[in-house]
Amino acid sequence: MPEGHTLRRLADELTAAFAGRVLHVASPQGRFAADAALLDGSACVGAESAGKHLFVEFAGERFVHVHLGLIGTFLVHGDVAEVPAPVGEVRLRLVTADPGPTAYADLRGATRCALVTAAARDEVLAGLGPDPLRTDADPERAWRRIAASSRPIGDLLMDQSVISGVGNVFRAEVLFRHRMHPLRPGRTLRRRQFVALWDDLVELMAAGVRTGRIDTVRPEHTPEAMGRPPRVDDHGGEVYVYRRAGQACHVCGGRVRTEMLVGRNSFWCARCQPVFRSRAVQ
DNA sequence: AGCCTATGCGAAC
DNA sequence: TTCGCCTAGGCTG
Repeated sequence: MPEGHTLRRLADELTAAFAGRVLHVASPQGRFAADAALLDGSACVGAESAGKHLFVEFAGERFVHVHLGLIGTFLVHGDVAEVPAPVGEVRLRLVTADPGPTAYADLRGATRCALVTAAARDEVLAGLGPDPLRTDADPERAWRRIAASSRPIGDLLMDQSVISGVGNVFRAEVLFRHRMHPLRPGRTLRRRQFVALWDDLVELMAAGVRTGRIDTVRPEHTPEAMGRPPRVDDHGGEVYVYRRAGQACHVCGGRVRTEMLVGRNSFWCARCQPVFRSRAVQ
C-alpha cells in the first residue's frame, strides 16, 4: 500500500518483469479499454516512480500514468506457469506476449490510470517536491517552502509539492523520531532540524524499499529488545505512534494521541512531542 | 458473510 | 466539506 517506497518497489518489479518485452495490454474492467487497445502489442521500456506516482513506459514515448490512491493495488506476477482469468475489477492487465518467461500484472482500484505523453509526465514531475528516495533530490527546495510557511509541519510533510512520497505513516513516525509536534509551524524549524528530518526520511524510506514494510523503531525499541509482542496488522512494520492511539508510548509510556490534521488521522505522543513554544515569548 | 477502516487525492457539492 | 474509488486485511458474529 502506497507511500513512496511502495511505488518504487512496484516500479522495480514492473521493470524486472516487463522491460524489453512485448506486452498484451488490456482493460478487462473496461475503463481503460480504448487506451489499452492503442498500447496492445507494444514493447515496454520499463517503469519508474516519482513520489507516489508511477509511469510505465512503452515504445514511442508513451506512458501509462498510475496513481494508486488509497485503495489501489498493482500486483505483479513474474514467471508464472499460466495466466489466470481476471478476478474483480481489473482496470489494467499487462501480460508478456513474446518468447520468454510469462509474467502478468493486474491494476485495481487506482485513482488514476491514463495514457500520457512525455510532456505530460514531465509536468507531473515538475509539480512534485523532492523525493527522499531519489539520489538527485534537492532538499533545499523543500526547506525553502517549509521555512517560509506558517502551516503546520505535519501538513507540509504530506504536501506532495513540498516533499513527495511521504504519506501518513512516515509523517507520524518521522515527527515522533525527532520529538516534533505535528502542529509546529514550518517557519519555526531550524535548518538543522529540517536537515535531520530529511536525512531520516531518506534512510527510513530506503529501508522501506528494501523490506516492503515501514519499520521506524530504533533497535532499543523493537519487540525483542522490549520484550513486547510484535505489532500485528495489515502493515506489519514496527512503529512508534502510527495507529497506536490510546496505547502506551514505547519510549515514555504515555498515551499516544490522535487528531485529524489535513483530513487525515495524525498520531503523536504528547510527552515526547511537546507543543512548540516560540523563543520570543519565553 | 458482512462490516469497518485505511499508507491518497481529485472532483463534486 | 464530502464523496468516490470499489481493494483487502482485520474484526465481529
